[in-house]
Amino acid sequence: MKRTVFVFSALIVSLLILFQLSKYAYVSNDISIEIIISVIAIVFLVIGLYINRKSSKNQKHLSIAIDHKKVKQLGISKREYEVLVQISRGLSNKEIADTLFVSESTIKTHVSNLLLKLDAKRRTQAIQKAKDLQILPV
Amino acid sequence: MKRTVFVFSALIVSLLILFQLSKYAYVSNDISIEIIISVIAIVFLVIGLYINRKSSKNQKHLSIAIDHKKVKQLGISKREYEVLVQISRGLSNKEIADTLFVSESTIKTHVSNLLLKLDAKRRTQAIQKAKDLQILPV
DNA sequence: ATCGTTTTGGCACTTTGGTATGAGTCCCAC
DNA sequence: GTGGGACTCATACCAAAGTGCCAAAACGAT
Repeated sequence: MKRTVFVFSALIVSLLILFQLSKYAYVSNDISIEIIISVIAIVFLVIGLYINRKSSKNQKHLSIAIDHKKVKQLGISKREYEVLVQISRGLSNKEIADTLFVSESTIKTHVSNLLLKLDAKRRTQAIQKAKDLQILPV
Repeated sequence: MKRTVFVFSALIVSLLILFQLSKYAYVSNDISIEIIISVIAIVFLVIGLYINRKSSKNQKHLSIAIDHKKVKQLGISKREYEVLVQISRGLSNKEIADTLFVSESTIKTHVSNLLLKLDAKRRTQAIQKAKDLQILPV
C-alpha cells in the first residue's frame, strides 16, 4: 500500500517535471521535441514495468505464504505441524523421530492424528492436501 | 516469443504515430502540447503494464514448467513418469494400478525403478526430489 | 490447584510399500 | 530376425506405515 502511494507520487512528480521540460523545449523551438517525447515514453515505460514488477512480487509472496489460521482451524497442534513438515521433506517415521528427538511411536501417533485431521489415507495424500490448503509451502 | 514481437511492433508503430502527432501539434502551435505529452505518458504506461503482465504470466508458467529433458536424462520412461505423477497426487499403488489399468505388481516395479532413478528411499522423498528437479509441478 | 490439551510412548496388529528375481510380450532399430 | 528397451506380471520376503487402545507426564489457562 505504501509503495503504491510512493509510485503514484513519483508519477505525479515526473509528470510535472516533464511539463516544465516540454515548455522549455517549446521555447527553444523544434530542435528537441522528438527527444523530449522519447524521454517521456521511456520514463513511463519504466514506470509501468516497475509497477508490474511490484505486483508480480506480491503474487509470488502470496503463493508461498502459509495459512496459519487454517492450521488452527484443522486442530493441528504445533508438534503435529512440525511432523507434517518433516513428512513433506520425504523423511521416514524413524528419521523424523531422530530429528525431533522422540521415539518412533510418538511420530506414528502424530502422523495418525495428522491423517485424521487432514482427511487423508496416506502420508503422500496428506502432503498433497496440506499444499492445497496452503499450510505447506507449495 | 511471438507476443514479444507483437509488443515491440505495437511499440514502434505507436512511436511513429506519436511523432506525427507531435509535428502536427507543433504546426498548430502550443494549444495541445501538454495533451500530447499526457497521451504519450499514458500510452507508454499502459504498454509497460502490458509487458509486465506478460512477464509475470511467463514467470508463473516457468515455475510450473516441467523439465522434460531432465526426465530423459534420468532415464525415466513414459510409463514411469505417469506413475510418478500419480504418486505425487497421493495415490496408493493399488489406486495407481486401477487408474492406469494394470496390476499392482506392475506399479510396484515402476515405483522401484523410479526410486532408483531418483535416488530416493521412499515415495515421499521421490516426490520431493522430483519437484526439486522440476520434473513435477511445484 | 485443577481441568483440558498436548506430547510422549508402548504394544499388538494389519496394511501398504519396497526389493529381488524371473519371465513373457511387444516394438523398434540395425 | 535378433538384440535391446519398455511394459507387463507373479511370487516371496522384509521393511515401513498406519490403527487401536491405553496411559503417564507436561503444560497452560482459569
